Amino acid sequence: MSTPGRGLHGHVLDTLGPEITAGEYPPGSVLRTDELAQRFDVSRSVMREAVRVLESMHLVESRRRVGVTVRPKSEWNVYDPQVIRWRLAGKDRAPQLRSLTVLRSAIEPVAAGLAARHATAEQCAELTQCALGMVANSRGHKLEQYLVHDMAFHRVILDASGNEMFARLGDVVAEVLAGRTHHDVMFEDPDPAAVTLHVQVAEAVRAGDAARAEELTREITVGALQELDILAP
Amino acid sequence: MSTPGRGLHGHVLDTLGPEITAGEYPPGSVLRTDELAQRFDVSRSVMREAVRVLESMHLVESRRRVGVTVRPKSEWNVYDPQVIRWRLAGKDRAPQLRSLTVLRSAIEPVAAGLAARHATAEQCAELTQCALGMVANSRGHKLEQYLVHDMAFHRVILDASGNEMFARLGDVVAEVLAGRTHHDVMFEDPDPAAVTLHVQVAEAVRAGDAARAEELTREITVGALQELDILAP
DNA sequence: CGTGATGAATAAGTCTGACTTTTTGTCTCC
DNA sequence: GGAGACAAAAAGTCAGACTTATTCATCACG
Repeated sequence: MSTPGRGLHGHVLDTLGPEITAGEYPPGSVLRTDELAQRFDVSRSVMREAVRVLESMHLVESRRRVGVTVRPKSEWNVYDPQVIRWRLAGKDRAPQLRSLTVLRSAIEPVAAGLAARHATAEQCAELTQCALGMVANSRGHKLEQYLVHDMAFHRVILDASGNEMFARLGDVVAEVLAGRTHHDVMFEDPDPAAVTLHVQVAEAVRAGDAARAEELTREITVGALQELDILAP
Repeated sequence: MSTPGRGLHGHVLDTLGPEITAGEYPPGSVLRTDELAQRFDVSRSVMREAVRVLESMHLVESRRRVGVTVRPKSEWNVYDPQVIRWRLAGKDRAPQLRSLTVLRSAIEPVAAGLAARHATAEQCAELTQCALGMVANSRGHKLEQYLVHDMAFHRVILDASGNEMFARLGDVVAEVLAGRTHHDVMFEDPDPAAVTLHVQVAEAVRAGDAARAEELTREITVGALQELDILAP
């Protein structure tokens, strides 16, 4: 996605990263730099750079005389967008989607409340635009177009919150929404109630009604959680 | 902190990382690998590994014929524990502490609610232990001991939530609490009301009362926010 | 027997230098 | 003034030699 062909070490990461995050090597497994270099047909220097990146994600640990050992999942930098993408593409896609949706349910209502206080006029306009776009594409199997506006809507909310930690979750939320549309859930048109809620959130933010924006957004995320529960109770 | 002496490239990161996150190089600044290698007196290979790590944190971008360009703050991986540590040690320590506290106020109440549902008997016991430890050290300038139990308390809550995304914020919250004790705020003994709240949260979790655990934790985080507001309104 | 020191094997870490590739800026030439 | 060719610059890649820390096994000593 982001920058596919950023060098040989990137290509190595594109296959080794998903393998590790998919759990193909149990925690404590030992990889050797030389072997990996051979396997991917790259020089040791390139392989070392790739290992350094995996190490900075806390996926592996490199120790002298031992090798490159895979760390337990509990130590991974699970907020790293790259790690999130790898995991969403792999086997624990479902549990990952669940935990991210729970994260959303905690973050987004608070973010919406802050947005109601801090959003600029421009952001309010953009928000309304997005909500209208969702309404316009809520019927007639226009899921792709709907998704575009849905992702934009939540990104604006997170940005407008004025909190950088929230803002940086825009990509994650977008990924979750995209995953929902393209996979498990959402076979038909989106829930009309959810669409209405988005419009109301946009209104509340414009009106500066923090409590209402927060509560409405909470309803949206509760709905998202219920969708998952229906699928896998 | 974590692993200080993990090689030459680590030493380079220890000084270059903080420099970048402190904003010493404005976005778009260009660094050259060779110059950096000279400056830190390391070989190009070591320098390249360090750059790869910075690149994986989205602090810089390396492009041929151009050099290593510093990315704008809005693109940094601000959830990377290393980045958080660098920023907390640097100039935007105060705003960073604010945004992290807001993050806490969103996450922790939800985490406490989940903990009330999912916590094991062992975790409940540990939680009570921590709360008692806080009570025991809440008077008489035992701030350090108080802090230890406070950090442990919140870590248990996040772990017991059963959500890996929440669990991985344990280190961050610990860092925020430590920062609060060792710097700006907290000159005297902790607020007795806050101590009581912690005890009550432990009780609510043990009783499986999710709504109460959530609400009580919300009061705790609101208190933390107010502390910051008093200091810098 | 256990225990601690010695030493050899191993794999990561480091350095150097040569070469390749991509990109950019410039300089023509029309 | 624009299009295309050319040259320079910096990252990217590779191969090989060397260094260093760590582990494990062996052996001597209590």
